[in-house]
Amino acid sequence: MMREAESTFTTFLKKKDLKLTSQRRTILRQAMHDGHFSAEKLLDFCKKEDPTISKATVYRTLALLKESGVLEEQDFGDGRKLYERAQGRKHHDHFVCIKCGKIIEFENEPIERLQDSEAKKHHFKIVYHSLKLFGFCKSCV
Amino acid sequence: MMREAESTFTTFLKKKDLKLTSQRRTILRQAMHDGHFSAEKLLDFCKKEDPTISKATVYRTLALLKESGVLEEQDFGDGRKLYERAQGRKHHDHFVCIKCGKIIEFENEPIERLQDSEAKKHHFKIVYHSLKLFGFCKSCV
DNA sequence: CTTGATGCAAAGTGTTTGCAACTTA
DNA sequence: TAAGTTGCAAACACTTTGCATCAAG
Repeated sequence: MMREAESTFTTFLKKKDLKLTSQRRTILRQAMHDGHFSAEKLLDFCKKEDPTISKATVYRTLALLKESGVLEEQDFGDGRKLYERAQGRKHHDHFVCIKCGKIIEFENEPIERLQDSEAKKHHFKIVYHSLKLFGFCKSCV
Repeated sequence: MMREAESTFTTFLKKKDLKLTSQRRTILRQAMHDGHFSAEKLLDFCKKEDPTISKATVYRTLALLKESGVLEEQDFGDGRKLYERAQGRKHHDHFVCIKCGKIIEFENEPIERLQDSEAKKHHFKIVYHSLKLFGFCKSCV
């Protein structure tokens, strides 16, 4: 999946006449971590590989990774944004534990279908959606 | 519905040994506007009624209105939070037009039921949820 | 060698907080 | 009159931007 993301990103950059720098390579590599991470966390990851990398570059590259479809941005309502790998993964939604903060992913086709038919009723064309179920996870109930 | 919100809020304050000030009265009154508004917008509304009211007080009161259940907070992902009346309204979710910014509300019982059964599968206890469908509205397609 | 990228620090956002003066119950 | 509330400005957390310098193509 590193390969896949790499080629997606490279193609994206080429198409927009942007350059593949060593910093962008580092950030892409570190963005392949599993799970959900913040911009700050990603900066930390990257600094281990290249201590001179800057916050500004991480933010700027994050925008490109998002635009190219390599990463997906998630907003869990606590103010900051989290990112997760999007490449070659099925769409999913999230449970968010309001006690321990754990994030659990799930897929539910029937829900998606109902969303589509609801959209049809309103003559609305869905581009993307976000469904978050907040509450207590198994270990926090 | 002003009456209903007023009594909910008054009761809430009393229970917590908090005081009903003229500023809180103003903010409650202005928070009854229809639709979705930001903290800043609410401050503007309030300033028309009482020009000396401060940003800090609006933010502090907004937290109380949320806690008391008079208002509901919505996060539409553009960084800031919007508020809407919650008193005596049925739960609903939102379409958000990514072109014109229009917000359309909808109710869909079957979706809620599927969420509950999904939660059961994961031994998760849902407290609240947020479903936002982003895309193009009828006039922006 | 041209155009875009980087690091830095400064500037923005939207929201929160410390504090002395002031109101409510 | 005790306890909570206010306005103000400063502090915050996160993100973005201007600019001179640097590197990719």
